Amino acid sequence: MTTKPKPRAAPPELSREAVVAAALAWVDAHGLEPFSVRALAKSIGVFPAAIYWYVPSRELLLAEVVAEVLRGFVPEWDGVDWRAYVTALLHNFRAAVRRHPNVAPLIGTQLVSNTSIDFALAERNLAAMAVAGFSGEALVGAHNTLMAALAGFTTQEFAPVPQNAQAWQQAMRRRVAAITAADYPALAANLPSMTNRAFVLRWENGVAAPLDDSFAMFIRVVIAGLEALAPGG
Amino acid sequence: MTTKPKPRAAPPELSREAVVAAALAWVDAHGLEPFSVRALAKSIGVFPAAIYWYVPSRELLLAEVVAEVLRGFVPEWDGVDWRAYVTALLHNFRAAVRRHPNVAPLIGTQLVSNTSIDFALAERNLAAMAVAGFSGEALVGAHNTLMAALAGFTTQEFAPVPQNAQAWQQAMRRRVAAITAADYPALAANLPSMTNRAFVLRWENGVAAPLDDSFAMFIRVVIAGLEALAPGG
DNA sequence: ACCTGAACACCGTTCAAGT
DNA sequence: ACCTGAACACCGTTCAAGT
Repeated sequence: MTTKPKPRAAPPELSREAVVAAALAWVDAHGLEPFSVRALAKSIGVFPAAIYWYVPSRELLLAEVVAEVLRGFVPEWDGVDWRAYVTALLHNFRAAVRRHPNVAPLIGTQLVSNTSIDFALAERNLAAMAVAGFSGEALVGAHNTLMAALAGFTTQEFAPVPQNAQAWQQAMRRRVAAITAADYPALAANLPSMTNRAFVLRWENGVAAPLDDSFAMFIRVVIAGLEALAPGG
Repeated sequence: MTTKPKPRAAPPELSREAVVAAALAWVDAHGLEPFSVRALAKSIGVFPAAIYWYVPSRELLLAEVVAEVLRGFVPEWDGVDWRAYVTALLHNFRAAVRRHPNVAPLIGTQLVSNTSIDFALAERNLAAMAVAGFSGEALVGAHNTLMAALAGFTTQEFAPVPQNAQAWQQAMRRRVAAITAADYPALAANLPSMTNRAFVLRWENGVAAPLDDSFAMFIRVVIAGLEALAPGG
């Protein structure tokens, strides 16, 4: 695994931010699954226990990594155009995950518990949905709908392909190519436009095969649905 | 951890299905994070290496567990009522996860790579969306939209609360209670209906605090949005 | 065919000890 | 205050050996 001669990067000059940044860089470079505190320590040039001076556990370290990836993604709310807000919200989130796709598996989970900027997210969601015409219980539902929309598309689009990419991709290609009209008539009729471009029928994730058009349509569905349900029109 | 006298359950009588079932039972009982092949082996009354006779790796074992949880959730497609299909699809998925909430963190990821019944899911999605009026590229987008809707709400609703439930819940309660109109006007104005009932503002997940009303509204948004975008009306 | 028993190369985390 | 060095109690997985 380690091929470099280990330059022992100058004086460590550690800090909590530096540890989080190094962890994110490590995951970007090598993936989430093989990440370990020990491997991170080695990449920094320090003993494993040194990490624990700045961070209480592996789990909280990764929570900070997620917070770093998502920092600043919530768009400004201008008090007027809720459609522009929703569009920017979903686009910014996707752009953030796209910059660091290896952390995608953590994000669905961590959205629940990240305690940093999240109140600002809820605040702007409510403000925007209130302008859209929602109030009371429906306002809660509109906020939860936005949160579901946030996570639903992007986390699946960038979900990692199985470990043994080689064999799995081959098998998936074959299975898709072997679809027949007898077994799956609708699939067979739409195979060219679906192959490697639809959830369930693809062997690459959003890094190699982004689903830009589907994502744009997804946003339009969410906005049109909210328009239809908003009491004030 | 182990308090029981270890009854050494009769003759093992192992099989692939039995191993998967035992793994699911273990995760249901003790959670996903502390799950290990060794702990599973102990609960079955067998040496760890015995597991590997039936299953190639921990990762594939967990993929089978997910498949077991989701088995049969795709509703029948009657060829007519696409709104009933979408409603049943989302409800069935949520019901399945609700029965085994501890596996929720795996599902967003595994939806991509589970190779079992998934083609049937895509087939019925396409058939239903075709009846809704979509075709060509928009049909792909409609299918991807359904998949995003599937995962978005439920996986967040049942995402596990942090390990140290005690301290985290306390801290979350306090932070929510401390919200002021000066910092978060919209939140402050809607605090009673949002507290512990909205993503980002809750300290219990869907097991203790299900979001039935919001989920119903989410489904209506998705269906209304698809109606609005469908060419044929 | 199916499982044991032992081993290998790892983990996260704690803690006394150094500076 | 910050890091070393060693240790503890685990992991997933492999493999020869038994039956």
